[in-house]
Amino acid sequence: MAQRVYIADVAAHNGKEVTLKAWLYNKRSSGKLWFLLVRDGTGIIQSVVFKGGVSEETFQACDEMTQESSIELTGTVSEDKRSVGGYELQVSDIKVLQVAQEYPISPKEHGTTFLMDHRHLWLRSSRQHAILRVRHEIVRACREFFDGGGFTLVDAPVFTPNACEGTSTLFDTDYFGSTAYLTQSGQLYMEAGAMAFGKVYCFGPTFRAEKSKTRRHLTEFWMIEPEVAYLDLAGDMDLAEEFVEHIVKSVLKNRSKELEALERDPGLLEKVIRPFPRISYDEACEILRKKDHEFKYGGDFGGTDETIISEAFDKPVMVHRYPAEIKAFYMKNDPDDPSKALCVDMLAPEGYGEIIGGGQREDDLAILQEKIRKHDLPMEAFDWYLDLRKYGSVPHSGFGMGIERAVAWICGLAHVRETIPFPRLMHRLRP
RNA sequence: UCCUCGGUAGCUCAAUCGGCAGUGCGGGUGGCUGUUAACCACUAGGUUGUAGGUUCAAGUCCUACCCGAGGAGCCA
Repeated sequence: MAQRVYIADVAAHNGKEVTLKAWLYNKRSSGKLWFLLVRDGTGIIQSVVFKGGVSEETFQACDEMTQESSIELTGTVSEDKRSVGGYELQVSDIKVLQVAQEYPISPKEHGTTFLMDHRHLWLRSSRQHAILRVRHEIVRACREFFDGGGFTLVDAPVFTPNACEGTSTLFDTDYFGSTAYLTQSGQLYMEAGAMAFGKVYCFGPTFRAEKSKTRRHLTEFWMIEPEVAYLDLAGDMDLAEEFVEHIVKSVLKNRSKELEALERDPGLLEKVIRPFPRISYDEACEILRKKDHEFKYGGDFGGTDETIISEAFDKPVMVHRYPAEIKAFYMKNDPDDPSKALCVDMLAPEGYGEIIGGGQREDDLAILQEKIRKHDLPMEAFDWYLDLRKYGSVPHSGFGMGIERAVAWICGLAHVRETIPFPRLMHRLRP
């Protein structure tokens, strides 16, 4: 009985007889022989079937096999330069588990809508494999960074009782007769975690009901959010740049084949080395002004503004100290200029926009209460949050990074929808 | 919510001034002993998003609606 191996490992079995459990990716015939391209999730290999080298039934079966038919192939691994992977399988026997029905995704071109409708099948394509393996590496590297840095994983709830930044962007659900919202950030809970453990992070899905239709938006996306006690804004920026550098280095080291498959120039990613430029909001506005770009001072940056600012640098840029007015209530004001907030956004290069948002939190009880009032938020909803400022309040900071935007940037993709296995968009809830 | 563009065979797209509904891929049949999204020959496949209107004649022009894509705002 031949040993069952995965396609990724065939090189170690050169000259030996093995069995592959796979699916048919594509096939070509040339009279008395068949070339079967098969995949098993770990790779693709060309298998050669000669008439006379197999039984009459097996040779006939090659003719009847359709794309994505499930098959077990037994044969000898041989090194061959004519084959794309450098190795091929000289087939001696094939067991067909199922002849697949006519498969909708052909090796030729398709439109995005069609492919998204068949996302459950599209995942079998090599390009999607490359993207999702980079995503996996990014997630692994994120966890590695925090786990190795003394952080404790303190995951935040998905159901939340109240809106902390207005209800228009929240999904609501019936929760035994009252309303629960799907979380749009775990941050407030991370602040509680930081006061308990010092350094914490959470990683999970978050939800935004914004009616956004752009290449950078999903209604459900994954965010990793660290929060650290006794950390100021400068320390927060140190942490963010060390974190992003680690992720990019990990992908370059462990997923170079995938980047190559995606035709992503690694040279651009190799420039992502600390320190990253740090500019204030005012300095960012100056960049926009020098480029003769129309922008109203005091407002938040739009997608185009972010692109222009990030194009001034060849690595991620951190923009800090935005006007306090346009930032959330929990941001601490800059003691040197109370009109500014101690916050930071990290903008990815090449126009990929904001991948990180964070900053130092307001730690004074009275000021925080005043801000909640100013933002017209219900004080009673924040009773537990205000407790954190009553019992040993300390300066603390944190940030959140959207995984999908980071994947889109590192892979060089035009849209975030391919960075998550089953994207949720304003007009897409299926499959 | 607003702006722009689009909807024709399973898929990808054509169809000139309003004048016979077409190609490539995929499917089917046949051929080929080294193919690389193989190739060659033949073949089947259509309520042109929906409803109405103009016209001798509508995929094409007009009106309304539905669906989708890109962008704005907002955000990670």
